[in-house]
Amino acid sequence: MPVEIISVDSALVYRGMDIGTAKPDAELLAQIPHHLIDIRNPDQTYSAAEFRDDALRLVDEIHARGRVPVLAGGTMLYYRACFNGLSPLPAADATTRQRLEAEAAQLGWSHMHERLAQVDPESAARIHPNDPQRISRALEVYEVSGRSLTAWHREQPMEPVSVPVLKLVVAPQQRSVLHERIEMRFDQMLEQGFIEEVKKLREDYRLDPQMPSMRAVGYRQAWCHLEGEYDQAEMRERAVAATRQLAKRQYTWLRRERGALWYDLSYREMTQNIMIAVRGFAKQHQLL
RNA sequence: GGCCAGGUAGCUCAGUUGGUAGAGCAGGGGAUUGAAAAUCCCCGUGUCGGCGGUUCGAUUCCGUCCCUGGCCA
Repeated sequence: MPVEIISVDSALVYRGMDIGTAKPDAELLAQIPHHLIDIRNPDQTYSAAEFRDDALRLVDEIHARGRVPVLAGGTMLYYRACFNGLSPLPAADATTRQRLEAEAAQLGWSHMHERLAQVDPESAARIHPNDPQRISRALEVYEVSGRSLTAWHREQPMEPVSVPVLKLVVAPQQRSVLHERIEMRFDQMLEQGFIEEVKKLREDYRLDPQMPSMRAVGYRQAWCHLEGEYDQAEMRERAVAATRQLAKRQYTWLRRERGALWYDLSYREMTQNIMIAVRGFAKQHQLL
């Protein structure tokens, strides 16, 4: 079929993170064009907004080649950014984030939450005092732009993808089946040399456990294991549990009727991936 | 076989000077606007190992049996 795949996956973007992300192997990557894989080093960052821009551009490019874009992956915020658009907001600012982090270490996040309530009471009411990541982001937006996050949200959102889309979820309907597969898959990763992969990443890059890449499921637990926090058996248990929890959160995104985002979702019991295809193409090939 | 320490939620354990019990983890549900595989919120009835005894009342005290670990033989 004349398709090109756009990866919707916040972990596949990283070079060198192959085993632990279950990245498609070289053979498959050569067989079908894939996009947004291996586009960052593990000491770099990527974001939902960058994804939206990249994905919309790629959809146009692939159409221009007379082919059909297939978005596949499980980073649900990226789909939302793509299909619902995003408010225009100032980009992440590493310097400001570091400063806010340092201040919070001194004063505590509840103090930071109170500070947010001064400049943006609506966001403070919405964001839980225990949620440092969102408190930090809201303060960051205010400090770098002089406008509150709430004010920015009132702006017209950046437009979403305009083509019609066929949405498919292919996942085990039975949770116990999913849990078995998750456990089996992590053991396979260990056999394939996952720990060696993480060791090599630590040698090749100046990484720290706060980086998004090293907070990914499995990598975070392997990191702690290599730091001597716990043995391999415990790492395995924790990594498998973290994967189950991730899968549960992905189901939560899908179950809620978030506006029109997933209104025409249909389930298939085939693979573990989530797949989005353009409607016209699906009809043409009798997929539905 | 004897002595000691245990047996409480799926797991690891706390606790009840006698009034039928609660943490962490796991699990479930939810939120989600440039870190999202992230970050956060909510959810705890279980023959307190079995049987008997004392007691108004036993998971708690006593007896006995079973199981696990350690030491001794």
